[in-house]
Amino acid sequence: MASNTQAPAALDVIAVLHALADPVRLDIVRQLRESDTAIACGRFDTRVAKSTLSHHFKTLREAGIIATHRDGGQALNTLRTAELEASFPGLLGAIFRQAQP
Amino acid sequence: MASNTQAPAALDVIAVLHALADPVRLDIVRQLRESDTAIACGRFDTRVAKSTLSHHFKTLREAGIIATHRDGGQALNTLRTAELEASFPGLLGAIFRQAQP
DNA sequence: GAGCCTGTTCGACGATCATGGAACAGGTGG
DNA sequence: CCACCTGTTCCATGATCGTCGAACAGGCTC
Repeated sequence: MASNTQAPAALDVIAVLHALADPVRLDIVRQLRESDTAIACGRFDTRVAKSTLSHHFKTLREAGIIATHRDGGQALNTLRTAELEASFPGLLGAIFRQAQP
Repeated sequence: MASNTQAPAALDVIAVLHALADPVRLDIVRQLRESDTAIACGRFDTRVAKSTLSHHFKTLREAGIIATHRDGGQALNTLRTAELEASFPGLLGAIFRQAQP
């Protein structure tokens, strides 16, 4: 099944902040934000092992930040922008606005 | 000296998010936000020991989220709203907007 | 100066976490 | 069917973290 651990009923502030407070995970979210299409787990630019990546995806999924849709052999990840904006309007914008110098 | 560990030169996203991703610390920030005056360390409504509180203040200070000004016997804490808004405009607003039902 | 109040520092302990390798499970394609 | 490819699960390990009590350090006030 694709149901590793799916999104919670309501977004928890602590869980969301904790999920974003990691360099690898924040980078995953950044890449998802900068992409206009879903990204497969193996297509992310990271320097961590495959199993570590999978663990980070699980954390992001449990926090309700990303959604994973199984599509045949691969798993496509998308940002749950709508839910995120509904609970914490402008959060991702506030976090990534400082990126560009 | 009042210089326990003071604010960093520039705010680090990871440090800020990590500092906010704790129930006790987030509650401290919330109380500071809802107050219009500085609050002494001992005046916060928490259920943790004094030493634990001090440790949380240190974390918030090192992340650049709060500033502590020594005033005689006590230490007055304030939110570094200006610096926070400069680096991550709307971050605190996004986090606390979901508080009220 | 003797207390007292406020906040920090110092271990210490248990829990959580990030990480990686190996084994495993589905799906795809020869 | 037999290789691949993709992603998850299962330990295990080393690091970080939240928590507390006790000791310590300044500043006030009798």
